Amino acid sequence: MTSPDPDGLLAEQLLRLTRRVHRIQKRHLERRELGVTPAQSRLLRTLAHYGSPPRMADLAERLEVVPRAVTTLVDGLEASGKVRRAADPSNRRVTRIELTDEGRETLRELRGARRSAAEEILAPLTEKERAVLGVLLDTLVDAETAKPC
Amino acid sequence: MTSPDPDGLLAEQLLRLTRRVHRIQKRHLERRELGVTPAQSRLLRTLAHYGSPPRMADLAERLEVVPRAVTTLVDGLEASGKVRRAADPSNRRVTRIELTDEGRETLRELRGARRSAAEEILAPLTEKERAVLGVLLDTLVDAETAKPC
DNA sequence: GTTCATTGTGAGTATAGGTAACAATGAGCT
DNA sequence: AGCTCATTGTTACCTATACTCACAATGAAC
Repeated sequence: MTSPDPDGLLAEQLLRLTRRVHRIQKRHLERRELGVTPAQSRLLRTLAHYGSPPRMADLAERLEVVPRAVTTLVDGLEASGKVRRAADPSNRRVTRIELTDEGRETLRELRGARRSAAEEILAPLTEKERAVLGVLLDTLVDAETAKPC
Repeated sequence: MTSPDPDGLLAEQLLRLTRRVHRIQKRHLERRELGVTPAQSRLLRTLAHYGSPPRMADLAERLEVVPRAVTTLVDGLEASGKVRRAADPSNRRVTRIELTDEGRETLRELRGARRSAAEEILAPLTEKERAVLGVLLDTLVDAETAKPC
């Protein structure tokens, strides 16, 4: 009883907020003229987390999209020289995705854009509130990642 | 210092979570075969909040999209008989959007879909945590709505 | 009545994602 | 060896959402 979310209101807020996140992120990316879309930016960041170049399938899993979506993203990034497709000698089916020097440079600049975008979005929250929000979002993201369903 | 979000991580989580919200919402909508996309669902819900039929421009503002986007949504909803475009006698430029009986019925069924989608998304959180999350999201959404920038 | 603002929409574009079919490859089994 | 089956990425489409720009119709102001 007295549920705080009787009608999916929370989900609504989440969606609404994210539309804004998208817009703001896009604007900050455009302002810096990095030639990178938000999704490409996400892929680049993900790429940086790997020790050795991941496969397309690895990226798809990490990004939680179908492999086909990764192909498009990598196409764009490769066209602008930010990543490189490399053949895997041990398994000729897989292609490994490597960051180029330019990609690494873009990544550095991206950090600033992400930082200012995040700052704009989270401005109304105090440090403490941000921490709480971070924990809550973590819980949601992790739990659903773990869930096999 | 010791900022909890030094690199826009929070924004990243937000985006990631919302991708999931989108997917889940879409799945729940499809499961019920209501013939309504998520964005259309949002418009229907928004429509229900008005006392008298709003103008396209009103909806655009409320939904935080450009008027042109509303046209497409209303086109779809009108085609499936859920809303109706009505002329405004006092100003022939404006078209008012009314819910049809079928739209109202869909809205009722939608409530169930939203509820179950929200439940699935928020499952890992306790009641209390959901309340906290609700407050935080409220703060973010409201603050940015108020901001003229 | 000429000019200007409002309102909705046609036309076109971009982004992000999805499915289905497929070719190339590897792995397992007989 | 060969035959079957799973993996991997991609080609070819399709959808949803939202954007800009241009425009026609209308109303408002001077």
